[in-house]
Amino acid sequence: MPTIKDVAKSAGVSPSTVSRVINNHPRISSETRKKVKESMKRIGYHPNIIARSLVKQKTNTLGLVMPYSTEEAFADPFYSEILRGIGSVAQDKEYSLLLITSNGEQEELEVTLKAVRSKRVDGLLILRAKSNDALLKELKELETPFVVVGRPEDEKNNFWVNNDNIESTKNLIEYLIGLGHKRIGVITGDSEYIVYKDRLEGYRRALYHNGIEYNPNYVIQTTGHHGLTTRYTKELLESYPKLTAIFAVDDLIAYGAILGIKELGLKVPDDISVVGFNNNPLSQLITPALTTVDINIFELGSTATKSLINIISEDPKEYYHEIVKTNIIVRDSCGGDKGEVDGNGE
Amino acid sequence: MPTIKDVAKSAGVSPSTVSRVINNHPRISSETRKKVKESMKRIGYHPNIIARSLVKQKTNTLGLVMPYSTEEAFADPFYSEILRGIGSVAQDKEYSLLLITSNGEQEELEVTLKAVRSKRVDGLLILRAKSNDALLKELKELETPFVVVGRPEDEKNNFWVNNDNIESTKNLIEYLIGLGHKRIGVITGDSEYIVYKDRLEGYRRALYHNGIEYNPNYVIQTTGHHGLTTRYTKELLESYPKLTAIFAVDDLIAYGAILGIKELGLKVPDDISVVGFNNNPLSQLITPALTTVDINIFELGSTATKSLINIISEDPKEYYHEIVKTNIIVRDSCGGDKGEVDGNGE
DNA sequence: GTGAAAGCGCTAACAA
DNA sequence: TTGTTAGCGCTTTCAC
Repeated sequence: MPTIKDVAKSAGVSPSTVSRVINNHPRISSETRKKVKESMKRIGYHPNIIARSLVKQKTNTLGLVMPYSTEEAFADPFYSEILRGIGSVAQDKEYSLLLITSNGEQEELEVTLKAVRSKRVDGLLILRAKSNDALLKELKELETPFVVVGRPEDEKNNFWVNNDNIESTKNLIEYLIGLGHKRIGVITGDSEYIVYKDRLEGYRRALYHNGIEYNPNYVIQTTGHHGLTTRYTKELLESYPKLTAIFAVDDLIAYGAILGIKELGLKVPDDISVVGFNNNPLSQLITPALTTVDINIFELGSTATKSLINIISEDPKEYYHEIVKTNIIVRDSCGGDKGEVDGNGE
Repeated sequence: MPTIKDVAKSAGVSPSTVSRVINNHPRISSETRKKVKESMKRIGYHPNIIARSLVKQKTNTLGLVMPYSTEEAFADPFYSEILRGIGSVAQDKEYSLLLITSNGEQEELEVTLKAVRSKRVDGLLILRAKSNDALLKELKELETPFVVVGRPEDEKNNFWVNNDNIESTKNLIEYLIGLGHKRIGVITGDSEYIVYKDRLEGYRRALYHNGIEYNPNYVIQTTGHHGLTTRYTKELLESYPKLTAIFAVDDLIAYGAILGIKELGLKVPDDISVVGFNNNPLSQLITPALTTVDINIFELGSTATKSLINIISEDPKEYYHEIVKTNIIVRDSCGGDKGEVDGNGE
């Protein structure tokens, strides 16, 4: 493989001149530029990025910290989609993407810190926000630029990009309340993840603002394992048969819930209304099509990436965050409360 | 950030000795080794991978060529899952993963070749097999190690890992035939992708081996856009109401097909049986739960990665490929042929 | 077993 | 506008 020296020789100039041509240095005669470019083409030269990274002390690479996860969590197309968003701007800004995967909290920490310390990446995108996150603390000590997709606990002292999960959920639940629902069950996920905390908070606020008392027994925490979701939903509905609606904090959880409802011999939306969250592309294909919230995953990814690149290059003095808007997608999984109050079938 | 020189100074040895310690060189006294390791820890030294890559002419990085894709194709958890498989062995063998994304054939080619020429990666994992693939040709010229996940056209002259799609599909269709089905519609995907070609071939072979004539009108090609899948399925069934089963080449396509069947007022599996492929985790959650083929995506990824690393380090003289086994997962979406022949409800 | 020196391929002062 | 030189942080002969 030819190096910059070979080009220099072949073009009859010095290596530094070749370097200047590569880097579009302004003070170079168009004649030399042309000559050099021809030589590069002729001998098939391509700059060695590794060498450049070494001298520039910059890799032009972004690390993507993927959540370590069970099989099922990974089945979530969320990650494919956010990768698209990230990839599109990284491509555009000439950044490469280093995928950082792991099989648990400890490994994630080790592997991520290693990538930073060994200077493999210029910055990191953390694709989740957790409570009590040791990774963020370590990263701050290393003074690595990073942005969190999600709302970190210490929201004032981090860069992050997120939806307004509290407000979005509040709106979603108020849609349900507007339909006449008052006893709304919740199937939520691991409360270690702040996204689920926030969605639960949005649920509570919606109830509060509408004078409905919050009943913690209506809230079930599941583990992301679909089979369990189905079972828990059935148990919930058996214990509280007066529930007229279920709010699942994620569409995938909603799928399991719907299955549970069906297994009880109940119908969605006639007997029970169901809403999900995230607008999984499959949600329009299931029966009934699921009412959910579109969180604009692609934009979450692209915005976070733009931010990170900005932070790397500008080193802003103040932390900031960005909110990506959401939209309720009303489909067929909700009906009015046709419970005991009016009981009129259609 | 401390360098190898700082460690050397602090430990009172030469940089080369430190390097030897880092690389577990055998001929080093355990005393010096200990001394050096202590110094490294004390001053917080971590080797700079970029510098090492430059001198070793090896990055220990694998490039992952993701299919450029529309939103919907990306919604496929296939990619999340294969990333898990790849990540797990890469992690284990101390390789990093560079994600290569693009928005079209041309960009994919450019971006991938750039990663190779600029020496960013030691090898590539190509996550799809297409007909007439310009990328593979270029890659061979560059003599980059790569392995294809899928069956490349020129199967004798490439490294690849795949399921036996022909045989697996044949088995699946024979399961349907065993249930009494003779007129089986097919909803397939872009025939540019060899996986779909192979599955169609498996379908044909199953018919042939069972003395059933192949009717090309029963085969519909769709584009991956779910809405269209639904529509095409309806059109197919309206044109050929005698079809008693539908074979969708991918579970995602099956979901669209089932929706179309429902919209026609028909029932799965009572009126029409449906089978899919890939065992998408959601397939157990839909109603009816979908009969499909588990292709062991994780293993596809891990096997391909092991192969690639082997090729990089061993430079084998002969091309080879590996087949990952599949399993039919029988669920609730198929019934016996209850069409005009016997017509007995249950 | 350890050190000195050269060099991986590139960029960036500093000169000219 | 261009060339010379030094050096990014590491590994690797070659001596000793």
